[in-house]
Amino acid sequence: MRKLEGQTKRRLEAQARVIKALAHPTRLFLVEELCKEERCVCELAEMVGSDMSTVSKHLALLRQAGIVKDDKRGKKVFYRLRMGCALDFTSCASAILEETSRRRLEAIAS
Amino acid sequence: MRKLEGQTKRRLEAQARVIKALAHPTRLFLVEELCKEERCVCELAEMVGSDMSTVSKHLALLRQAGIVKDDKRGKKVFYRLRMGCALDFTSCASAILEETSRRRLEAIAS
DNA sequence: AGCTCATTTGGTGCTTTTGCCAAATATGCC
DNA sequence: GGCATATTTGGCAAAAGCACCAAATGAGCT
Repeated sequence: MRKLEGQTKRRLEAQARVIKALAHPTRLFLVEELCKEERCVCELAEMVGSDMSTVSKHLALLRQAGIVKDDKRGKKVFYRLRMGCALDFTSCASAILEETSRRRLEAIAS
Repeated sequence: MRKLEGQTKRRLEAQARVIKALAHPTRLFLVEELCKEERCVCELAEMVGSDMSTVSKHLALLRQAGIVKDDKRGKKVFYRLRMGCALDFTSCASAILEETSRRRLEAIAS
């Protein structure tokens, strides 16, 4: 019987850290936007509608998780997606949500 | 310029709830195990090595997110994965982790 | 009913996360 | 240098997450 310990535990902790980095609506929004094109922090802050320091911290978190990279040019810092597969998370989450709502409708109908 | 509000915001909040449900090493372990075969709570609690109440709460969280389903039979409650695609999360997380460690090695080498 | 096993629920303390503010840092321009 | 803009960092309070314990619920058995 497999147990949650040793190497398995360490691997899952590392994976959970990456997944946790995406487990926030603002950070999902940032990932979706940065997938299209690079953006500087002040642009992103305006889109998100939060304090720039807040958005900066979200971006730092995504960077530490290896999901985005930053590029300082002049006064500005531009962020972009490092790995496109980060969007797979959202598509899988969508699939689960759709399946859930489908089941809800069936439950009501029956 | 797209903003984080209205329908977009609600969609991302829903997605983040699903992703957050997977953002914990214990819950990733449960998903991996339940992908192979159904298990009852006491088996899973032994594998995880935590209090059964703790594991039960993790499972309830996964159920609320639509990731697992439960099936009461006799005294026991068996859980199983509802959607196999939940494993896509872990493979994507792995890809990001591998890419990150690859970059670290390159940085050391240069 | 009384007993036992399996599970869930409620409560508590502790840690982490989050968002804002203010202060610090960095860059370009005059 | 002095100033304005862009970003990060540190601090703080509110909120959420987590793990354990104890109590409650439920199902089968005698």
